[in-house]
Amino acid sequence: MKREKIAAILNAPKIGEKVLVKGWVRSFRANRFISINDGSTINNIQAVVEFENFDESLLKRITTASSVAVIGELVESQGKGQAVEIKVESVEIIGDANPDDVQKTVMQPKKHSLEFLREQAHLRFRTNTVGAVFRIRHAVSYAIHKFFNDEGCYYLHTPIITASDAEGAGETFHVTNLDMENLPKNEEGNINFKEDFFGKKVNLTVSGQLEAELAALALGQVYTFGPTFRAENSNTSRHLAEFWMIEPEVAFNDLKDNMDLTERFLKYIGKYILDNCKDDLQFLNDRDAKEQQSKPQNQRNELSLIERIQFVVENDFKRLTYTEAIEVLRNSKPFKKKKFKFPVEWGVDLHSEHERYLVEKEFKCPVILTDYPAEIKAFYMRQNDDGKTVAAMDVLFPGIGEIVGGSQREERMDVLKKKIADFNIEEEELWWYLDTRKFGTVPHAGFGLGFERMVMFVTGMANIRDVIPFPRTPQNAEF
RNA sequence: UCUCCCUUAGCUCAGUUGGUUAGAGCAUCUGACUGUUAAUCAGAGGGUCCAAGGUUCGAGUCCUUGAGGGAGAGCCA
Repeated sequence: MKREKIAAILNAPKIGEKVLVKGWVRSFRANRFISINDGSTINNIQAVVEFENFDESLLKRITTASSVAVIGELVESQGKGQAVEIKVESVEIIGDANPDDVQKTVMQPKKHSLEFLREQAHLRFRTNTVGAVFRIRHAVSYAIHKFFNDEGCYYLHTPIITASDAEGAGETFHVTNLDMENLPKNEEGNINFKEDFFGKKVNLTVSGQLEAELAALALGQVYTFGPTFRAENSNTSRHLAEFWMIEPEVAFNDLKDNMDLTERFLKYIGKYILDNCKDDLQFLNDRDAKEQQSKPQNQRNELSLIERIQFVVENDFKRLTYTEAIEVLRNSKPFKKKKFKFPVEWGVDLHSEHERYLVEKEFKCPVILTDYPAEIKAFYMRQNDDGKTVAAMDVLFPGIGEIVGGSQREERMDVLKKKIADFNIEEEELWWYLDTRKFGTVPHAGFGLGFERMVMFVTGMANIRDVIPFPRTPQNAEF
């Protein structure tokens, strides 16, 4: 007999048919009702056993977390909590679960803190919340590939091991197979990387952007979607040492095209999740609502999770330049009352408190800030005609902060070479990058999206560690 | 890396001014019941009070240091 997924049965119940279901027991109530989940949906199916007709020793083994195979007729439920249920003809225990051991895990049938769940990352997939999060994480991932495929972008695999850290995006993890106990030294007494596997010092990638640019200047439009590694000692709910990043790069696009692409992209993901993850989203929505209730009134979100996603899908993002943002901030109440801890004047980078004010208080919608001072942005961003600013953009989301960072790239060889010199980068290291400006250079633009931050937004999770299966953070690489 | 907060039963937490044998809810176990919805009722078991040191007649409670976790900041996606 062929196993049927619970999602399929619940979506289109065929009353009267005999079905085989395999899954894990969530609860066994009144010695009669087995709640079974197989991961295909957040919903359980209820299997009803006439305990009078079954061996007591078999029923004893139907415990929370055990795995079972159940065969029976699909019937309309007599109870109220569900439309259909399985009238059990046979039960097979596939794998036992000792209740005394289960009691110590996140699978015991009760409410747990997310911190406790995190300590059992290997088992937390069995919970409703984490299960919903990872089904949605998959859907976001799929939506991204679908969006770019429909846009005509090619999925490009940029290297994970690279010698390039010229972007200065962050501290890198070194990759070596040298004997750490006995490092080879050169004549100056430094480590001799010529003896290392690649014959040079290499690290895990902090960004695939520079490589993506090379491909975009031939294939027209590409995107990367891969792991990214930063060895920064960041201890926040928004940072990981290993995270996933999406970096589209499009030839002939200017900054405005780039903003349009970003906005279309983010709205597409939101809409896809609203349309395709209803049950999981509803569960997380209700969970979020309860969470909001326990917070003090002034920290509560005015909108529910679903409303927040709808808002992003339906409303235009607010676009303004860095210079305009400085003006808005200098005219704001907190600035006049000296509530900001960091100074607000043209030329300084904006801090969290400023970004949050703009997004959460002033405009109350996603904000795209553009045209930042050249000094506070990376070397590859295109210099504007004013000579002071570059064609950069940051997309700020309520509650998440910076979710996208991007720019139009500097395509003019002379300007780019000068910037590289100004930033004290060795020109020889980037010869391959500069070559693209030598042979038919064109304007182009792209951006980077923090995948986990997007998943946080559509699931309502407040800590980034709860939206990646096995989080890597300072002092933590368990599992 | 900095600031603040937390660490007591399997989990979530209470524990008064430093004072007898450290409590509750849920979970687990045993029994009863059986169309339940995180079933219900009765009972039972379950503690290195994060670690080390100190103050004190006496420390879960006060002090010091350390470890782990959380929130915020910096950095960023």
